[in-house]
Formats: sequence, structure tokens, C-alpha cells
Amino acid sequence: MSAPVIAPNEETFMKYEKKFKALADQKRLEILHLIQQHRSLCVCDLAEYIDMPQSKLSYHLKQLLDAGFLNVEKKGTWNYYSINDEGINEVLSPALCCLFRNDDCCS
Amino acid sequence: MSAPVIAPNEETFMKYEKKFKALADQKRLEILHLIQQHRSLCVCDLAEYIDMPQSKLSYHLKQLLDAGFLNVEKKGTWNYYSINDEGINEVLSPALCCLFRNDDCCS
DNA sequence: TCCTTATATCAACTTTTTTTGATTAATAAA
DNA sequence: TTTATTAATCAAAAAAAGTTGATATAAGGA
Repeated sequence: MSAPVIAPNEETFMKYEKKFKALADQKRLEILHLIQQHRSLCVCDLAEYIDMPQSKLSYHLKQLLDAGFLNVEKKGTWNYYSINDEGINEVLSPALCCLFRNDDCCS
Repeated sequence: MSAPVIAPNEETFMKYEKKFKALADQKRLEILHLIQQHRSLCVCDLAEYIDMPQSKLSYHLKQLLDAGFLNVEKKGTWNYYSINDEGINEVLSPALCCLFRNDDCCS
């Protein structure tokens, strides 16, 4: 039940640097929240909610995906992105998780 | 007892962008952990633990301070930095908090 | 007072990240 | 097939962040 202790070594700090970099952008936080709100969105759907060229959107989605905060599922020509709850919970406070995950952990 | 719900607006996302930017650097995470380990450190003490010119150290400390993750207390010519536990807890998961705060929340 | 120490800040430079527009690849539909 | 749609990727340009060495300020001690 107790969380594993995290070793304070270079590898750990590098890992979290990458994760925090992915979160360190207003638009990416907005994208994360939009995806959470809709459970799952493809790039073209996202483009309707957030005013941004497609290549830029893909770039930001890749940052979030590579950092472990998103899942992606290919369906035909569409790529559907959804929240990786584990990835979010590993890093963010419970209060912040509520902004970005679906579970009924929050009211 | 229940945490306040965070409004998913531009102001919120901007606020957290700044906080995550401050965390998005391996050296700054290391600095944060070093300060936690020693409870309180001045710049010159920190410079002994982490190989970095003083101006660079001051720059990184300022990022962490401005983002609300550190406190500073002036004593004579020394500036002592310590962890701002509230600031840390607001953002980070309990597991990650353990890397950066003093309280006996972690084993 | 003068000298030393601690640390913040500045301007120039370097590096990293982001943006842009175009291209490519893959799928699906006509 | 051909055409249209979705979305990743690329290279060049722009913007942002980090680094450096020097300077400035403030406090303490000789």
C-alpha cells in the first residue's frame, strides 16, 4: 500500500525534468484538460476546440505522449488521444489530477 | 477537508505553466532536493554540493523562489533558502513530495 | 574608513524550444 | 485507379531560456 521510495539520483531527476518540461506550457495543459473533458479526441477534433495549426498540435501532443501523460489509439486515419491516468497520478497532486483525469476521485 | 476545485481557465493554466517551468530542469530538482536534505542552505553552501558558478545558482534559485517552491531568509550577508512545503504539496504527488519536503509524510 | 565576503543582477552570447509552412505517408472513399 | 482526409515529420526561422563573466550592492570585520 505504501508508495515506493524514489531514489534521488541523476536518472530520477532527468526523468522528471522531461515530464515537467512537457507540462510547462499553458497550451499543453489546456490540451490535456480538453482531452480529459472529452475522454478521447483526434487531432482534427482538438483543432476545433483550440485554435492552432495541425502541425503545432501534433508537436504538442507528441511532447505529452513522450512524457507519459497521454495514450494514443489509431483508428483508420484518425489518431485518438486519451489521458494516461497512471502517468498523471505518478506526478501530480490529487487536486491537480482532477484537472486532467476522468476518475471520480474529484467532486 | 475537501480540496477546492481548480477552475480550468487561462489564468490557472498560466499559473501552472510557470510552476512546471521551474521544475523542468534537472539541476533545479537537484537543488530542491539538496535544500530539503539540509533543511536550509545559503548560496555559498549550495555551491559546495553542486558544481555551478554562483550567478547560475542564484538564477536557478530565483526560478524556484518565484514559482513558490522555496522560502528565503536573509541573515547578515547570507541568504538562506528552505523548502516551501505548501508550494510543493499544491503541485506534486505525495510520492514526489517525499523527494522535496521535510515532513515525516514519507518513510 | 577600507577590505572582504555573499549574493543579486546585467548584458552579451549560446543553446534549446517552439513555430511555420511544406512534404510525406497512410487510409478511405469516389 | 484518382482524390480527399488525417496526421506525423522535416527544415528553416523565431522566440525563449540558460550560461557566462563582470559589475553592483550590502553587510561585517579589521
